[in-house]
Amino acid sequence: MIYADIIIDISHEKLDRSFQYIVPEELESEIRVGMVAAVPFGNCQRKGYVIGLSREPKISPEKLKPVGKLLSSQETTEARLVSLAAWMRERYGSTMAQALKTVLPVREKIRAKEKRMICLNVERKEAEKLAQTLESGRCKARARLVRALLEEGSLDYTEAAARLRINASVLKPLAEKGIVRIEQDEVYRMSVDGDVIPREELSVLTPVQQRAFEEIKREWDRPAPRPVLIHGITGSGKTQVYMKLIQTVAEKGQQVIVLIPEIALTYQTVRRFYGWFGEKVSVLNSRLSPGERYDQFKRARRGEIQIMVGPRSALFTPFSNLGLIIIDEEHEQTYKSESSPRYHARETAVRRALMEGARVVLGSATPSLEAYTKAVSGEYALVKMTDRYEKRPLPEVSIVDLREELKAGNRSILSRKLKAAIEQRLNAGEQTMLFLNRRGYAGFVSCRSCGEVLKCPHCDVALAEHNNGKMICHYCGYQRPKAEVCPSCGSPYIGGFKAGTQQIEAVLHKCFPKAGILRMDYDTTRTKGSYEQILSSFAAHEADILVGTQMIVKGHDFPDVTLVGAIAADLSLNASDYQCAERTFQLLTQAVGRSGRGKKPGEAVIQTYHPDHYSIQAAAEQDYEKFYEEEMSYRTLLDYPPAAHMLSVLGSGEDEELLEKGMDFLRKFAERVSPGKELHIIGPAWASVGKVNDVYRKVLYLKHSQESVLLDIKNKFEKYIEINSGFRKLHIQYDYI
DNA sequence: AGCACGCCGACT
DNA sequence: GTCGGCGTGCTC
Repeated sequence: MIYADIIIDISHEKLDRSFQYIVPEELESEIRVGMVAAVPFGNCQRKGYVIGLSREPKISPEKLKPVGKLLSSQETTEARLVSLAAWMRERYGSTMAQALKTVLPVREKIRAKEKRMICLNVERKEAEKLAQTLESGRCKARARLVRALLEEGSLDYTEAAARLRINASVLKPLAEKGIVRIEQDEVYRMSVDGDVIPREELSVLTPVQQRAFEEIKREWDRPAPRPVLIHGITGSGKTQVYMKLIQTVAEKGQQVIVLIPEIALTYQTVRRFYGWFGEKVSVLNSRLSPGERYDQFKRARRGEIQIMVGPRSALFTPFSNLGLIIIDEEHEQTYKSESSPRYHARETAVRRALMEGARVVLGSATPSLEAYTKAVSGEYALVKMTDRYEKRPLPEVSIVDLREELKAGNRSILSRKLKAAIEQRLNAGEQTMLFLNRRGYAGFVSCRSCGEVLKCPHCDVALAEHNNGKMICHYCGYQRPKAEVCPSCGSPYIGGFKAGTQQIEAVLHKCFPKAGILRMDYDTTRTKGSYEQILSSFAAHEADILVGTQMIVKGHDFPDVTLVGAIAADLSLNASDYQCAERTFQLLTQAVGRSGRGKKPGEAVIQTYHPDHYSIQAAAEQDYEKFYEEEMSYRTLLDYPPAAHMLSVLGSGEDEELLEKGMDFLRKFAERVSPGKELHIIGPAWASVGKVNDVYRKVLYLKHSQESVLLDIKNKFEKYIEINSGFRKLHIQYDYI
């Protein structure tokens, strides 16, 4: 006898578990993981996803009901996406429902939520009378609902349920009596924008691009093509190669997914894609509502579009004949999901491609250590593009030691060298970009007498000081007025220290009063379109200097920019994780690469307190291999990924003591499960943000050279936690690196 | 999510 | 006692 584990819909968290069904004999040969089946549930028929098959019943077999009918075949797109979800569940340790929600176009969940409204179905006078009778009687819940409806006209179903503590047994009788009605809006969202963009021909590839293109084609002709990593230096024109590849695949009638970092999803990119591929392309961006995204996915499924461009989540576009997945700027952090399942788009893309017989092309000027290691080992094919477009030279980079500046009596944020260089650009009518890896005005505020740092009372993070005189927590949004005296010792000497983009802007205004200055950071790009507006204004040479956080570093060609300045390269170097050197190198290399992309040669100035650090040196020389060697030897020495595998276990809960106990338990459990198997355990320690919204967070890290050992431990953890009631009030999340 | 079940206060 | 509202817990 075969039993099937089935998830009923994915509509509600409460049904976030599987139910077992008997597979009737005639379906035994047909049923597969990923299929959709009709099953009896309670006293109605429901749709369910088959997520596992086994020969063992989990509960007494008399209670099990049989699977009704299979609604999909193995070949459907949906079934393949469900199998992908099953893989993600296993690989990233999430629940199956979470994985399914990530992978399947959200239909039931989001749409139902937005659609269902409760409205009054009777005259106001009548409702008023009714409310009074209900209030005087004992129908308190009904009275609450009618009162709220009188005040607000109509209510969102889920919101009302939560706020007024209303449930179906309150609503249903009222609906049957015709006092209220539930409206289902069949609103269809239009999302294709109006302006017509003229078609463009793909430009002819340069010899370097042509060679890369042919190398990739050669890999594709092999019996089992590997994922290809294009390592192309900044300005080598990787995009042209992607376009040619997309064209080749699209001509065969196959579909293409192009992932780009969210930050690069600007109007410019969108325009270019529409220009080249016209109606066949759809671009997702973060501003689209879930409903709009769903509509785009539906168009993709119906075959109305052939190329999907978008951020991480575009990876799950339900194409039926997927031929190619491209991941641009493969090293970007945004490809790693922050919520469960914490999947990495690169890995998941490789998996999806394997399942569907598609190809994968990754590209970056500064590949992630993970990807490059795989390329070196031969798991990926490596294609190099070592010349800039039209053989333009790389910018000339100088490193300025800020300690020396201070010694020379210069206390300004701008070094003498950088200031002189900006002056020179202004006189020559060329543009400058200055970047700072920090947002907001002045970072944290601390007391200069006792060292106390002002923190959020809920989140255990430093509050950021903003220009409007308020202090804000960037995690939970807590606000308080600016402190005049130190809350700990009462000293009036309290204030922010580090410079932010606003402060740099102020200094620039002072130094160069005639210069046009634009600022771009988290605060100036909140409103819709402001991001594009700033960039296009700068591109049109309406300003001489652009100041910003790392978001100015990405995806834009400004041919008039001949100077890039990194104000404080150390900001990212001083972060407290093992990847900070990699991030610093990537940021600096990308920033430096923005300079001199036009006809005029470029220059870059890096200001730092660590002029000898290899990540800064290598970035200045634009030498990836040098950085890779150094960084890998460091990771190997300390057993950090990708030299070793790491499983992080994040535990959270409102009860601090319970959390500490639980996490200690897990550590001991891990020691017991795999004794002496060269397993390194770090922690449990407080997470970098130890408390968010009054929920405590602790982490445990497990390191091992073999991934399978960690997977095994994770599975054992899951089982242990399921049985052990002490974990009921704790939330455990896993992450592989 | 939907539905049965059972508790609890009010009313013939 | 009984009736109906309303929260709770279960569904393979």
